Amino acid sequence: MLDIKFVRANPEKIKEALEKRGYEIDFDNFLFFEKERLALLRDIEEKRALRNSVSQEIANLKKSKDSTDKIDKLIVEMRNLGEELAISEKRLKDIEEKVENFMLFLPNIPHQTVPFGKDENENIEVRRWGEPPQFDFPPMNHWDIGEILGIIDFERAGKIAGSRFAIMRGLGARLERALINFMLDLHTQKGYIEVFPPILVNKASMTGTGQLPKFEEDLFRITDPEFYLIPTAEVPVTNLHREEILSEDDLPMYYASFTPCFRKEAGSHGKDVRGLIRQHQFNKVELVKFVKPEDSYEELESLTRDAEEVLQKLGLPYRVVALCTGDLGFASAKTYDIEVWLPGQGRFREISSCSNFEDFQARRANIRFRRRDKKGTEFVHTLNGSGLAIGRTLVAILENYQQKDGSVIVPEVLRPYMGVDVIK
RNA sequence: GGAGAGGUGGCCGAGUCGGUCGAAGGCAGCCGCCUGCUAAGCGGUUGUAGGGCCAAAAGCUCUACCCAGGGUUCGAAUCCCUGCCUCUCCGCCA
Repeated sequence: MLDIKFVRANPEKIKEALEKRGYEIDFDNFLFFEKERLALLRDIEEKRALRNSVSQEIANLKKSKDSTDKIDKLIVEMRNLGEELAISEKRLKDIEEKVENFMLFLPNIPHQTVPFGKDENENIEVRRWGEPPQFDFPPMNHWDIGEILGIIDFERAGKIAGSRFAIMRGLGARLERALINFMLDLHTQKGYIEVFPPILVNKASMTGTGQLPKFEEDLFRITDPEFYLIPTAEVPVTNLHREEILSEDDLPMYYASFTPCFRKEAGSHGKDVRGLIRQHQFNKVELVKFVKPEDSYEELESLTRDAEEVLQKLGLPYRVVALCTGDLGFASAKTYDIEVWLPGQGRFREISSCSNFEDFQARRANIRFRRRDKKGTEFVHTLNGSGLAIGRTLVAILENYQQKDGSVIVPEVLRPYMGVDVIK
């Protein structure tokens, strides 16, 4: 959420900034209601102040016991005032709801360093690492490799759950587990605290990180009782400190969290229908940071490097792209995507997304901190990035390390976790 | 799932015949005094958010907040209803 004081003072600036993201937002209604809200608030507070003082007077009069006429008169007056107040309060509540709702649907403002662009085609490549492997045979897709090796079963997954599900089997399942352990070990060695949170969360948590109210259709929801399945560990982990005031000494805080993730993929019919790339359920190790505002862009760089390191250790070629304004996520001020090379597709595919949300999520989730020598509170900055998506990493390994005979070499760093050198 | 108890400020804890309670007291913290050092002692101080005054800061002032949301009342931490959470016992279960 943006700062409402800033929005009402600078609607033109916000409008302009959000146009860069492709949002056309009309502020007139908002400004109108916001003005009324403040006027109404003033009026209500005045009436409440009056009621408070008269009620006090009534209490004092009652003690003296004789001026019952005056008491009755005051009570009648206050009864009437109370009725007026109730009408105004109802009106205020309606307006507050409108204003709040408007604010919840406003996306974050892109950072000055975010390249301008319309869609993902205008993202800027920042750097590349590694060389795509050369094959003296036509490289296969991971779903063919997986099927031949008997380590991924899409067909039975379709039977027991439906499309966009997969079953990992034998060394495939072990590879999944090896990747989880490898990534968690790597990140926790660097100071990230491992957390394993609930993967069913409430509405407030989803609102805190920005999935709700705008992206309800992307989420799996259960009723009775009401919960949402997390689309990423970002949600529970960022909400760890919702409604908290941290001390400056606690910052920065780094978390690493492995969780399953669930997404409806409602808008992507026909996209990546085969293979592991786009699943309703997938595993991911997520990195989440809580930092002081002045450090957050430096922290975004180091967060991205920490995610890249996973690929480097696995020997998987990748590139880093800076998302342009038109491709930026709703809550993000700046995002780097890391794209891994997939020989089966002959292209780079997203495997991590590292974002600085500045105070956008902190304001929604009310996550603040207090500086040692200053009074008052400030919002923290939150960041997160995949480190990495497990399923897509597994895909990249199968495709990059495939051999002519159909076997797959296990990257060096995974061998202690796998117990074998080759999957065949 | 059944029965019961409870949710108060950073922490502990008082406060139910509704009023002077943003909330006693203690602890912790901060500032000062005192003290050979430490401890003890003494005085003061310490929540969050929003509005108004102010060019702004400081400051002053008002409003709201005693789990959340409704209700009763001139007035609610205190009474009523609903929800959430915690604890105890029984049952069930990985």
